[in-house]
Amino acid sequence: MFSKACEYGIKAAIFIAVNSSENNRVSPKEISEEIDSPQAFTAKILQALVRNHVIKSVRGAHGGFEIAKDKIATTKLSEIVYAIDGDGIYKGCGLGLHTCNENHPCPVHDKFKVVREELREMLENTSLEQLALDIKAGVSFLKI
Amino acid sequence: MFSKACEYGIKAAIFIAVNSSENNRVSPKEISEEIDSPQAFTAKILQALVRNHVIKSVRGAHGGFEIAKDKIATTKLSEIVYAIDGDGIYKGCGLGLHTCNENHPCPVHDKFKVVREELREMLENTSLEQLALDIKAGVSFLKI
DNA sequence: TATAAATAGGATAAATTTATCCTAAATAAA
DNA sequence: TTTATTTAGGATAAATTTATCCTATTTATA
Repeated sequence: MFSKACEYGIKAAIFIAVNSSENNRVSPKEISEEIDSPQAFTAKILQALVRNHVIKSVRGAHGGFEIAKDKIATTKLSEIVYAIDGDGIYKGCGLGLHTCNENHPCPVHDKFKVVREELREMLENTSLEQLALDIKAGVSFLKI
Repeated sequence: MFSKACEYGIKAAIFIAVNSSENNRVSPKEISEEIDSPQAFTAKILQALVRNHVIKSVRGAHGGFEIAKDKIATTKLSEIVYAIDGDGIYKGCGLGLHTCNENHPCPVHDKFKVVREELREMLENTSLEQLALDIKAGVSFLKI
């Protein structure tokens, strides 16, 4: 469904949110250990999230990655996915047609629309805060 | 969502169904022209569909690919997807966790379940026949 | 039986995604 | 101001997916 990069990005963002809520900056090393991902590759993904203003980075000693506390509640999964995988999940034809719309639909156009709409809604209505709270409460997990 | 191979496979199967309903065998060349896909690569995908008994191939002169007429109505999209992409779309964690279930869920486990269930149902309830009829009626399209 | 027409399938190449490594730039603190 | 620490980012490699090419095998028919 999502690219590996996107999976890492989502998990990283959640881990950063958990830590930022406790005024704690984290490094790519900590992150990759905590979400079980390759460190250098994860660092690249973090760069993308910074460029897209999903998270903030602080360079130099005592630096690291963080999310502004008030941003944790307003940041939706959709923003993270968009920053890494783009809008291909919503936009674009399920069967790869160049042109696929109501007037010129691919064979699964209508049926796909329903599923994708559901996915879009889910991503747009799920905040980093909800996901981070579950991790803090120990009812969901970032690895294994 | 699906791999390129799977997109080609679905479109090829629909085109074969359309032709088989008119007692017409088709070649990889015709198929790839009609669905706008690379011919040799499409041929490989057709092999996979044959191995998985989704379609039938007839070798030699006057050969080609076909689907038994009575199979067109009973074949579901899910069988095609499974033959090419496997069951990764239903099974497997949305965030790539090795173990992800009710007792040890990833952060998006419950939310993802809903979307994937919807996708699964759609694929399992959509027959080749429905899709082929739309193509024949000219209300949906396999390319452009 | 020989020939032409088709699919099967192995080998290989190109493109993309995933992953690693190394150096540059920024920053806090000694 | 120097040093240690930390992210940024370019270059490169490995793995996977997508795509091509060539030959083997099968089959109808002349």
